Amino acid sequence: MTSTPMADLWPTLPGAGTRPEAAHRLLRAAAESFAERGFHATTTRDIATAAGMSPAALYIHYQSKAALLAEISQAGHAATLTLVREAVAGEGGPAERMRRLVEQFTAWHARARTVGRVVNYELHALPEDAYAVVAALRLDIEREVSALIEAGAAAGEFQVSEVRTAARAVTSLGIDVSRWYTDRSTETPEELGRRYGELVLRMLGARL
Amino acid sequence: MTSTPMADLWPTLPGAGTRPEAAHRLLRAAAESFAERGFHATTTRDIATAAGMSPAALYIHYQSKAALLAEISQAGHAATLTLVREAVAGEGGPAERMRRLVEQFTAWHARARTVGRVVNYELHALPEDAYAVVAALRLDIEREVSALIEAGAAAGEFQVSEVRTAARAVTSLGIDVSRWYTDRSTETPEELGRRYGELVLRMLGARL
DNA sequence: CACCATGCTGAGCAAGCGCTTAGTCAGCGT
DNA sequence: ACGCTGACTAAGCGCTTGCTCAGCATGGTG
Repeated sequence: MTSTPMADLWPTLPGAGTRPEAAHRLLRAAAESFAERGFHATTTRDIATAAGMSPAALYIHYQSKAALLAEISQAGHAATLTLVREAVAGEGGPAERMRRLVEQFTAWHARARTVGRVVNYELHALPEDAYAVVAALRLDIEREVSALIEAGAAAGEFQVSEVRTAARAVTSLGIDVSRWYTDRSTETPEELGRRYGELVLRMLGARL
Repeated sequence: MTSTPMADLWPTLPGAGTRPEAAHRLLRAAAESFAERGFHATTTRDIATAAGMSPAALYIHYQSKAALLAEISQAGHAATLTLVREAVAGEGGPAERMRRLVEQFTAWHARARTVGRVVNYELHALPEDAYAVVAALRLDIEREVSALIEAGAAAGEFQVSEVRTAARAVTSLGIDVSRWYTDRSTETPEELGRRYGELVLRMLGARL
């Protein structure tokens, strides 16, 4: 095999190819382990061994274990926000955009479930300054989704009584995919995205 | 104040009143801490101190830190399954039952978000035997939801193309509430439940 | 009164943690 | 040949962890 199945779990993140290969190996090993066992249950020895180095080598590339988490979380959030913005800024009316947003958002959380878990379920382990950055990105994501629902409601394409609640439901569905989706899931990320897109449009009262 | 706000976070679990008061205090302290920081970031000293005892006292009531987690997780899952079964076995057609199920399921995950987080996000920290018990309960919950959707589809009340995917979406929405709901949320658990009930019925293609 | 079970504490142990240090070594410009 | 650099390791430091244990106060029972 030319590439392990694990390689697919790590999404194309901004600047992924620009850093030294050893640092990138550490990032991937850390993401795998954080996703599977959680940040606090992962030891620096786990990460270093999985990356094929001694524990001390980790500190040449990263200041601390928490710095690895911060890097993964910030890159993952940035990638998600970009994905959302591209869907919202695309062609078509609100319903068409929303369908594309949910398809992409859902498929990303299935495909990159490893990073997705770290992004969504290890927030509490982030150092305060990294958390501030990430919280801002999360707010931006929520705002993009809310704005799109509002636009759809204004255009008469959606019927929603509470925009914030509807937005929560939409993002919730996608985020939770990274919790339950596994290798053994029979649906491909793209299939799941299409089905969730359908469900969300109905949920928002769009005429199909 | 006669009762702290924390008291409301701990739901009425089976056998809650039957155990010694000190053990119950430990359970609550553990649930709070596991929910906020995660199992591995919580120390036995944290739990004991929050329960007003020395670390050694913990081991009079529980065999280990993991035994506390197992107890919380099993009780939480059992309570959820009971809630689901009661909604499914209630009066009315599939749509009416589904509405009740989502209302209760959602409200529980908002009200008991502390236990809900432990139940849904600390599964990986469970000892193997406790995990087996809990996994069986989770399967039962999923089956109840799937069966109800199937009944609704057969009765012509729902239009769903993939029952499993629809069931996933329904439970996902409820589970994820325990991740994002906080004290500062403006909606009450009951309000949220009603709104989510509405959204889910539309998602399932029910004529309203 | 003695007796002992119960619920608890203070002190502390072995193991494992994040991280540091001193030193090795291949590669490279001069 | 030389000194320098950047990536790496073996060893281990200081500290925290989950958990244990000897002993103490309390209160019901003979």
